[in-house]
Amino acid sequence: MSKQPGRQKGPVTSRDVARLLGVSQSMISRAFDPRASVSPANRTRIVEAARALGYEPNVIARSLATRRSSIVAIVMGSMENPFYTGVLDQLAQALDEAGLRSLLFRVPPGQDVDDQLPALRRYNVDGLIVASASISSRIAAEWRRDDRRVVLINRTVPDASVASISCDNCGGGRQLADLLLDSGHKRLVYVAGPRNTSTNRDREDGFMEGLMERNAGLVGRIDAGEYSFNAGAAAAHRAAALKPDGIFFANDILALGGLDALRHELRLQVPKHVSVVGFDDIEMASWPSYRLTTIRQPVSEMVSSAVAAVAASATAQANSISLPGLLVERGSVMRRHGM
Amino acid sequence: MSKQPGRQKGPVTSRDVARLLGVSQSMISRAFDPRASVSPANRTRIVEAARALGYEPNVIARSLATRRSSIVAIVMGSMENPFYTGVLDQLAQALDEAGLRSLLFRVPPGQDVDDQLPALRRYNVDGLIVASASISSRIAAEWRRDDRRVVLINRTVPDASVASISCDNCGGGRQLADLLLDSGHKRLVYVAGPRNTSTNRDREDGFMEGLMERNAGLVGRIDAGEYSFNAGAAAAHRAAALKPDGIFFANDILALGGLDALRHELRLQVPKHVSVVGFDDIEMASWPSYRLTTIRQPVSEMVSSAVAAVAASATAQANSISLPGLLVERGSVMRRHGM
DNA sequence: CAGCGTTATGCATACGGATGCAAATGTGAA
DNA sequence: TTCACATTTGCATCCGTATGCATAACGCTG
Repeated sequence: MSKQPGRQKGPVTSRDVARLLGVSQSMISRAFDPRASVSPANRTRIVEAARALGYEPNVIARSLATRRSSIVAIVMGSMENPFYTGVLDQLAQALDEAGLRSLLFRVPPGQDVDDQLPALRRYNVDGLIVASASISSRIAAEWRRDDRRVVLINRTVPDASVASISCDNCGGGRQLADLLLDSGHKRLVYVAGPRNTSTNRDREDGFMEGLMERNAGLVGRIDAGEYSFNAGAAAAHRAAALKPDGIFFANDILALGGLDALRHELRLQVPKHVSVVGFDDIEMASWPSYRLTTIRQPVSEMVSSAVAAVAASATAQANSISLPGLLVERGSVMRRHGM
Repeated sequence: MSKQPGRQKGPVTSRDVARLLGVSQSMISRAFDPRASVSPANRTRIVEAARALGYEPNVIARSLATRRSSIVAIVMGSMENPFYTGVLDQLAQALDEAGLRSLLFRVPPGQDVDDQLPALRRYNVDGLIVASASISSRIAAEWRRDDRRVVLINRTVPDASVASISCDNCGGGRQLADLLLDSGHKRLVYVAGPRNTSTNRDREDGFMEGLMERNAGLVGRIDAGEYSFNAGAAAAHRAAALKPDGIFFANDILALGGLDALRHELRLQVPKHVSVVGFDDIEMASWPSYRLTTIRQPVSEMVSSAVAAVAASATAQANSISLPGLLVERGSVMRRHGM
C-alpha cells in the first residue's frame, strides 16, 4: 500500500505530462492540436515527454469535450451476401487509413434500421455509413441537424441531406440486356431480388428498358425473394419451367445458386442450354466452376467515395454519385445460333 | 435567434430531466442504475420524464466516469478467408445481444497486431476479441492489469491471462486421417497453410499423428503459404505431380481452390481420381459444385464462448477451451478399391 | 416519544481534455 | 526607449455522468 505519488494507478494523463514539464495542462492539449499556437520549442519538449511517459490522449475525454469521436458507424443489413463482406472489409481499411474507427452495427434481419440509430447517437459517432439497408428521411434529417454525415451505399433516399454512393445499377442492367440480345438470346427470364431494394429495382428497370428499346421482352419473371444462394437455386427451378435460353439473376449470389441448380439438379448445361448472368462480381464469380459473366461494381471507388463523404466538412454539399459498372465476360453466356 | 430556455441546442442531458422534475442530477443517474437506491415512485417518474424528453444517457460521458465503455474491439487479421467473415457476422450479432458494441479493427496484412493495440486502449474498450491473428503476451499482460479481457479465437498464447477459444484442430486432423485411411487411400498429401498459425500447426499435427498411429505416412507435403483460393489452386498443381489419391488442404478455401484447379486445370476427377478434404466448413463447401467433405467448426458455440469470456467478471478465471469439430461427409472423398 | 437503523436524496467532485479569455511575453516600428 | 501588435501561456470552466459522503426522511422498537 505505498502511497508514493510517482506510481499512479490509472493511465498517464495530460496533467501528468504537464506536471513533469512544469507547464499547464492546456499546453499539453494544444501541443497535440496542429492548429493551436504553441512555441516550437515547447511542442517538441512536450511530444518527447509524452512519449517518454507513454502518454496518449484519451479519446473518450476528447469526445466528451468536442462532441465528436472520430468514430464512424457502419450499419450492415444482411451479411449473407458476400458482396457486402467485401465492402465491409474495404470500408474498415479505408476508414482506418483516414484515421477513423469503425463501430459495426449488424441489423438483425426483420429489424428496422431506424430503431437502432438513436442508440448510435449516444456514442457521438461522427458519421454513418449504411450498406445493404435503408434509412428514413426523418432520421436522416436529425443526423444532419447535428452535423453528422450519413452515407448510403447502393441505396437512395429522397432527401438531399444524405449522400448516396451507388453503382449505376440501371446502366448495368442495360449492358446485360444488350449482351444477351447481341448474342442472340430469345427467351429471357429475370430473377428478381428483394422487392424493396433499389439495387433490384434499378437493375430490373435498366434491363427492361434495354430490352424494350430493341423490341424484345421477357419470357418470365421470377421473384427470388431474397439475395441468397438457396433462393437462387429455388428460382432456377421455377425459371427452368419457362424453357429460357438466358437468365439474368439480380445479383451474383443468386446467379451462383441458380447456376448450380441448373447444372446439378436440372441437368442443364450452362451456357450451352441456358446462359446466366449476374451482378456484383463477387469473388466466387471468377472461380473456375462458375466463370460467371457479370457486372463488376467498382467497390474500391465506392468505398473511397463513401469515406470521403463521411469525412467531408460540414459545409460540403451532400450529393449522390453513381459509378459505372464494368461488364466482365466470362463463360456463362453463349452466342446463340441463327441470329 | 430566440433565446428561450425551452429549446436548447444540444441533446437532452440528465440535468434537463432533473430540472424538469425538481430533483438532483444524481438521482437521474441513479434511476438508471438498477443497483442504486431510488424510491420506486421517483424511479417511475424519472423514467417517464426521460422518455418524454427523449433523454438517453450519453455513453461517452459515462465511459469517462466509469472507465468502461461497453465496447468490445474485434481484431481481424485477414478477411480473405470467408470463414472469418462468418465469425465476424455472428460475433457482431452476439455482442449486440449482450449489450456490447463492436469496434472493428482490421489489421492490414504484414502489419503487426501489437502495434495497433495501444491505440485501442484510448477508447476504453472493455475487451478484445482477436480472430485470425495473434498477440504478444506482454500486451496481454498489460490489458489484464487494467482488467480488460482478451479472448483469442483459434489461436493460443502461452499466457494464462488470455482466454482462448478454439476448435479442436488437432482432433479434426485425426478424424480426417481416419476417414482417408478407412476409405483405403494410400498416397496422401498435406497442403499446409501459413506456418505461423496454430490452426495450421494443430491440424497438421493431428493428421500426422492419426496417420502414424496406423503406420501410414505422406507422399508429400506442400506449403501453400497463405489461406486463399489461389494459393490452393497453385498448391494443387504441385500436389498433382505427386500422383496423390487423397489431399488434405489445411482449410476450406484452399481446398476449394485446389479442387477447382484439379478439375478444371489438371483435368482430374474429384473424387474419382483424387479425394479432397478441407477444414472449417465454410458456406461454399456445401455448394453443389464442390460438395466438400470437411470438418465443421462449431462457430456458434465458439462465438458464444468468446462473448461470454469478454463479458465475464474480472474475477473469473481466463481459460482456454477447445470445442470438437464435426466431420461433414459430402462428395469429395471416394472409397478406394482393394483395401 | 426517544433512540436507532434503513433508505432516499443532495452536494461536491472526479473522469481527461478542449477552449474562450485575459495576462504575459516577445517583436518591430517610430 | 516607448507604444502597438502578434504570439505564447495560464486560468477557469465546460462537456455529461457516476459516486463517496453527509444529511434528511422514514420506519420500528421499547
